[in-house]
Parts: sequence; structure tokens; C-alpha cells
Amino acid sequence: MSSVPCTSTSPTVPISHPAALTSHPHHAVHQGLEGDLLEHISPTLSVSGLGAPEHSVMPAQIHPHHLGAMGHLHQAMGMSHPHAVAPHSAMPACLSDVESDPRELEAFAERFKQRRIKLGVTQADVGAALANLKIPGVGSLSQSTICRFESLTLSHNNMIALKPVLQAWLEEAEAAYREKNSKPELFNGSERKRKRTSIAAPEKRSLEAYFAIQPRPSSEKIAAIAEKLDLKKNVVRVWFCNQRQKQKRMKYSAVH
DNA sequence: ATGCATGAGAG
DNA sequence: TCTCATGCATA
Repeated sequence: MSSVPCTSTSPTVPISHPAALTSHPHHAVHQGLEGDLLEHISPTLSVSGLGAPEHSVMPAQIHPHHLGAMGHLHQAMGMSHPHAVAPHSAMPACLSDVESDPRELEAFAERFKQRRIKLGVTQADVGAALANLKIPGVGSLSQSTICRFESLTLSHNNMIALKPVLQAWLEEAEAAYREKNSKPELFNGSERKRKRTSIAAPEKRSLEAYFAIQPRPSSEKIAAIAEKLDLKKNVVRVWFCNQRQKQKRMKYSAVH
């Protein structure tokens, strides 16, 4: 287990806590179209809630995961602060440390993409190349993640954690580019055929409607919804999880 | 680029 | 069980 290298700046991650603020106006439930779309699942329809910001910060966790071909383990990488957190005079807010300034991230993400393309490297290539950096605790990442980083569709914390790593790769790549080096080693010989269930449009619309009313349905409600829509309960449960996660993504989340 | 899924960690 | 970070599969 890691010995937590960096100074104990642990407790709270810079997360700016977007909070929920999703004020749900009394949406006009469309209950005249499909006939039996919604039936107000909850007996106590407390839509006006919002009084429970159930967050409590989470230490950016970059954990190991199942790997396919390129073996390597990620490891808790604590927060690597390659930069000196300069106090600075301006800038109100700020609770204490780390300038998790979304501007900076947006700028970096864009520069990153631009330069990556300039180097003629694909998102997938970057992900795989990260393993070659041999940065303790950092392995490879998928094309998906690189893509999401560039498009800022990751959580703020995730962005913060990945930035230093991608920045390191960029520097290496450009250095190698200068000396006409590099020879991306690609290969993959693993087959895994996970199947992705596709939720049909009508069902998806219903799910969204339910989500608007109750983003966190109980297990019972999930079961009810699942049956009503003819979907496996787990599929519905995961769908709700993913929806919640999407709401928390950076990019028009809260602070702008 | 994005939808659905997995698994670790926290509670 | 949920959240989070991530990824395979796919549109």
C-alpha cells in the first residue's frame, strides 16, 4: 500500500461542491401521452426537497482496475502537486489550497487536445502511452477517458487528478517528437465481449421523467419502474446511477 | 463521442 | 447501496 507521498493535504479535495441546486419546479407531468407513463411512484412526492446536499468530499481515487492487455497497476496517487500552490492576492473564495480553477483546466484541456493532434497521436494512443511514463500509481487509460478529459466531461476532481499526468505525457511526447523518436507500441490480443443493453427511446423517456421526480428512487421503486418498463432491475438501477453521475460532471455544472 | 457497466471504497 | 473513476462497445 502506498505510503501517501505528498504532504497530508488530504481531508478535502478542492471540489467546489456544485451542490444540488436542481430546483425542481412543479414540472408539468406529461401524463396524457402514453396513457400510463407515470403514475407518481412516490406516495410522498416530496419534490421540493433539496435540503440534503449529501456530499462530503471524496479523495480523488484513482484505483486499479481490471486490465486488458497492458498490465500495470494504478495506485492511489494521492494528490500530486507538481505546482506550488501560490497564495496569490486576488481570487476570493478559495477555502485553502489548490487552485482547482476550472479556467485553468479548460485551457489546459484545449491546449492538450490541440498539441496532441499536432503530434498526430490519437486519444487511444495517449491512454496507452501513459503506462510508459512509469509514473508511480499511473497506468494506462482508455480512449474514453482521454476523450472525456479533453471535452471536460469528467468530474472536477477527476480532471484535477488527471491533469498532471497528461501534462507529463505531453512533455515527454513533444520531447520525443523533437528527436525523431517514438514508435508507439500497440497491440492487443484480448477479447472480451461485454454486451451493452440498449434502452429504447420510449423507455428512456420514461426513465428521464422518473428521474426528474425522484433522482434517487428506492430499491423498491426501481423494481417497480423496471417491471413497468420491462427492463431488468439492475439496468434501471445503473441507469439512475449514471444519470446522477452525469449531473455532476464538470462543464456547466455549477460554477461559471 | 457517448451509453451502459464494473468494481473499489465508503457508509 | 451509493458514489466515483474508468472502460468496453457502439452509434
